[in-house]
Amino acid sequence: MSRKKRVTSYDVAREAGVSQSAVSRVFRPGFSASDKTREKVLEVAKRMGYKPNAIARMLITQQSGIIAVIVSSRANVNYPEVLSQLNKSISQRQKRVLLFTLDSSDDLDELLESIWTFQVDGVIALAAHFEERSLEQLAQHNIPVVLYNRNVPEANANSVCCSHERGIKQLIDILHEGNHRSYLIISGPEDSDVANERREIASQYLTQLGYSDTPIVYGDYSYESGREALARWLKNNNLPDAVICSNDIMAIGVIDELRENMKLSVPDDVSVVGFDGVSAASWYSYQITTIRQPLEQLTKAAVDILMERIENPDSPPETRVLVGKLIAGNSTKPRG
Amino acid sequence: MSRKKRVTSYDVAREAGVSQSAVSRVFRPGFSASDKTREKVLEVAKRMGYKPNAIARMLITQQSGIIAVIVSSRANVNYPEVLSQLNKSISQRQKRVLLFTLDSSDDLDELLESIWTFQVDGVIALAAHFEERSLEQLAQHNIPVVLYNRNVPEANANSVCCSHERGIKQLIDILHEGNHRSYLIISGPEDSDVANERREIASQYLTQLGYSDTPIVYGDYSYESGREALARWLKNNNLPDAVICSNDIMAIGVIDELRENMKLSVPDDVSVVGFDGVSAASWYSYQITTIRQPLEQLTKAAVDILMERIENPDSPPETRVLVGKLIAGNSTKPRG
DNA sequence: TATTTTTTTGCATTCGAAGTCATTGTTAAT
DNA sequence: ATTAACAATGACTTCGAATGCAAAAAAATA
Repeated sequence: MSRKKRVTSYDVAREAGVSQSAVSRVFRPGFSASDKTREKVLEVAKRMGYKPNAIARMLITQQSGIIAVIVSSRANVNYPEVLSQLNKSISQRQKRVLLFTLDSSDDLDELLESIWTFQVDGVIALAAHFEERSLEQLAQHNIPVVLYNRNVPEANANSVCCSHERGIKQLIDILHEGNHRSYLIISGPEDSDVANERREIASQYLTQLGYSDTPIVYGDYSYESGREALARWLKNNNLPDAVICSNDIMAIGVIDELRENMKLSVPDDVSVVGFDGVSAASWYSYQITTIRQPLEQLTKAAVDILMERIENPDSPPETRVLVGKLIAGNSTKPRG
Repeated sequence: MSRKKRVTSYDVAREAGVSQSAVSRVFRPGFSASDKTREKVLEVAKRMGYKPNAIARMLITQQSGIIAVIVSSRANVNYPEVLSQLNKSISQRQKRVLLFTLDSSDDLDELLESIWTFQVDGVIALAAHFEERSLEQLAQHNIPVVLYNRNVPEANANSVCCSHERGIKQLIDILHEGNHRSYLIISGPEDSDVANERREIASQYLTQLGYSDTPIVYGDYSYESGREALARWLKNNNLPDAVICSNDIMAIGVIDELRENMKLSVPDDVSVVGFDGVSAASWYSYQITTIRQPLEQLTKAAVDILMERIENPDSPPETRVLVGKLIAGNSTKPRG
């Protein structure tokens, strides 16, 4: 009931015997005020429990200090972790993260409108599927965007990503040099850009090495889908020498399916590789050969690029590609 | 350069030949305007690309439509998942999530000030350590709070949590009835309230069953810490019949340590139980006996309670305790 | 048709801090 | 002492939408 009325800069000004402008200046870094008033104002402000109202400040400065982070609901398993890191990194720069989830791609326009109404300083999109049109929409409003793990080379967009090409080729090289002669690709869902990219790279590189028409089955990045995808394939087909999975979690599913239901050994009977380098990949029971995404560097790069565009809106678009680290595990071994 | 100027309600008003108030009312649900003006305004607004400025609206209405979510950096492994769910649930109610991370407990005051500055409608705190004093601070500002998995019975706070007591007693009952006669507790970090609660419950219940002074070793919730904690213990002590871990991830670490370095079998040589019911707990290689937290129901309850307090600030404080589901896995089996 | 009731409407003000501009006070230079 | 240069200050306006109030218009009643 007795909703305590907010203490405003006017209240402090009156109490301290100065003008409202003076109070404002004291709380604005880089604005001048004599030591005497500064001291006085800070003292009174503290006593009265005054804090500048962020909303009012946003309105007048046209700067919210808010970064919108869009996470697609079809998000990769390790995005939650990325999100925490992003938040930490952004908080350290005195900005805040406003979260948005993107369910289906068709309400993206609406989402962007909504983002715009918050006057956010910038946007980081985690693997959401962005049309070029949407990017332009944000560009029109002068809102810088950084795409995370979403390379849109044709568009003039800022982006950071882990080099899927480099990583997958490294994994395949290991298998190829280890005399694996037949392959199966277990891809992530078809509506995931990352999954599509990883699958295409693998498929093409295998063709280049002389294994054309490598079979592909689809999962949804989950453990169960990895198991099912493999089981489905083996029902009517022979065991390949190696299984290339679009992520670690499906690779773990594949390994468990091979061990439990097929009574086969990994890596003795078949090699399995994953991608991402999630922590479970290194657990004793799996020890997957995989590519570890440099998550920290990726998020750092994303935030760095974004902040640069916020401070200097005319910086040209930049794409930063980081190379993941090959983890040579025990889920692969040379054949014959 | 040519920073497109924002379209304001005045612009729309002028173009549509009505007053600014009329435009405002058209965009405010539940306010009256004749069909004629409504139609006209909407048409013009659409044509000009007008959307009400959320910041200005917040300032005048004193309502931000923003929910602050505080995640402690010492967060339990499955909080990222909780966070996604919370965000989804809150978005569905047309509110937004503003993320805050809490590093050390001493800057909580500052964090709360900062939260207050944003005029958030409510706060959800994920397992952050909250003093009663902090809760009062928010209460003074009339900001409702819901604590997630943080039961503060003495304080007049809203909270939701999974019944650790019920869950842990169930797990211990299984072990006790399965003739396990010596125990080891592997607890989460001492600065985690949840870990402390789980440990205390286990310890006291074991005492009650006649196993006083059950040894306790500490980890930090991580896989490695589970392995290390067990290894450290076994260096100078005998193998217990059962190991009770504060979470699944440490239980997985314990199992791997037993298998890899001790060459022991789980559950033949020793039983292991966890807590949380994370997805990895059910993987073939582990199949941990554990308690699955009803995450979805918990987040739903948290959001429900919060929304209720926002709409009706005088609702009395409420604590909702949900019971987790026992998952009888293969990491335990009766002795002798 | 006259009158009452109800619905629409616009004017003016409000939210709270920031910034513009002109003025005053202070210090440095001549 | 006198001017120039500069720092500090307050009065006033701004950001953009919401809303109390009174006037106007429309609808309902007599």
